[in-house]
Amino acid sequence: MKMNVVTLLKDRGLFEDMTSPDLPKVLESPCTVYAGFDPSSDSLQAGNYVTIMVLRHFQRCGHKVIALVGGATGMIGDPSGKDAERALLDEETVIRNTEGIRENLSRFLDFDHPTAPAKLVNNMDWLGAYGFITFLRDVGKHFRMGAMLGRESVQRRLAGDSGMSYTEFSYQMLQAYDFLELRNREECIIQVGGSDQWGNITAGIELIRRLNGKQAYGLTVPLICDNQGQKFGKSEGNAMFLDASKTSQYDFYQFFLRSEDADVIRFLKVFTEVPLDDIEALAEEHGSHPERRVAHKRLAEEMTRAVHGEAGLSMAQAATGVLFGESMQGLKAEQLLGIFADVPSCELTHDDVSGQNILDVALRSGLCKSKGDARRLIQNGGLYLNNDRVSGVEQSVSDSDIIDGCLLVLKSGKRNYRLVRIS
RNA sequence: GGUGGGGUACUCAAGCGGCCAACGAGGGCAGACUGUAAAUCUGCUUGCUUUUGCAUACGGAGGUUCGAAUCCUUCCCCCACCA
Repeated sequence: MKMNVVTLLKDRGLFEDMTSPDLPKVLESPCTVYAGFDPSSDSLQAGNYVTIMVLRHFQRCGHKVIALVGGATGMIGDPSGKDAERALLDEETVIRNTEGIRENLSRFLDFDHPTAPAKLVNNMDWLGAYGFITFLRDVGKHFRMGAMLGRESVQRRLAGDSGMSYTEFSYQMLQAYDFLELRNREECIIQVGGSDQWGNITAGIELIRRLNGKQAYGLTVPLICDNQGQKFGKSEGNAMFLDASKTSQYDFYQFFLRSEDADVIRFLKVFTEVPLDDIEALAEEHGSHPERRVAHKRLAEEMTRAVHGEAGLSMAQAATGVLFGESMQGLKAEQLLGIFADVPSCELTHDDVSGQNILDVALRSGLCKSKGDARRLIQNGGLYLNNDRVSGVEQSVSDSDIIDGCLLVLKSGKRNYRLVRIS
């Protein structure tokens, strides 16, 4: 017999709250569940991955899952969890982002499942053409001001000093309506989301009850933070994207490999499908030999495989092996090219490089964003050419630095590599 | 529509005529120490040059002044209260 999905989520630290204690009982028979994804970027990030995992767990437990891309609501912006009004995205951007997210999601959910295939929907399909007057009459009528104003997300914004626009205030109606729509057309009775979605979810449940007299449920997932309380994977513009063109396999792998000790076991539970017993064993080994970093390696491995496939993983591992191992002396350009396949690279002409000052080369390669930036890096001793520390700003690149006449390897710090192909 | 308070670099937040490329904190980057961890310590954090400058920059546009983030005008935006 299958494990109840609620128990499973609890065990993995993926459960925060539910709207009714009856939910586990309801989930004993197959249900339809949905989660929404906001197209505020053209690629999902590691933070969204938690929600994807939850849907996967539901699917594994025999439930039907729907991933909703907020093509329409993305035009408005969800105020939940934000303390300032969000800049509106133009329609074109939202459409492009919606497509990107659609692509991302399709990699993680099973759309060909024999009994319960996943489904992807876009709320633009029903909200896009909904007239304002009609919407107010049909839907708005069922929302009470008191309840809307009482929402935590609204209250916090009103209490703060940035206030809130009517547009964002209306957001909760739209998401509530999504739930209603899915309840009607897909028999979807459960919505899952991050804990910041509680208000939006309950708004939907209430709307369904008022309009259809039917029961619906909500389940929330804790927001995943690192042990510093920072929102996961978003440490200042360093978001880990689930898209190789935005975050290379190598960087992705490295990100998880470098997780803090205090986080790694929890991350394994939350982000991967490694059985809990195995995680327990990893925790033990990590406890006695932290320097071996077995848990870190497993985490990075599982994540990279899930997101970038077996090929992506082996590339990332190969690169890691070389880059953190011995020097690169004696390696041929061809070998290096293979190893560095997914390390960010650029192409420069021979004249751009040969005889040029190292500052200019660092700048042209895109490793540094300005000459001043490059200069600082070198003065701090943080720039490496072919894994040898650059001694000073006067150093220049000579032909003998160019490996096999076609390759340079630049590095900033311990781990930010940049490959320069010479044409 | 009225009154009052605001808009400063990635974020928060000082500055309120020259000493301001702008205190401080956080974040980020780099160095040392380590286990590609944490904690700690150090340096950097607009661009170009070099260490002396130059150009941009304190919501937008004008103005006053030898000189403005700082004063004035006007516009835009945000907040609170009143209508």
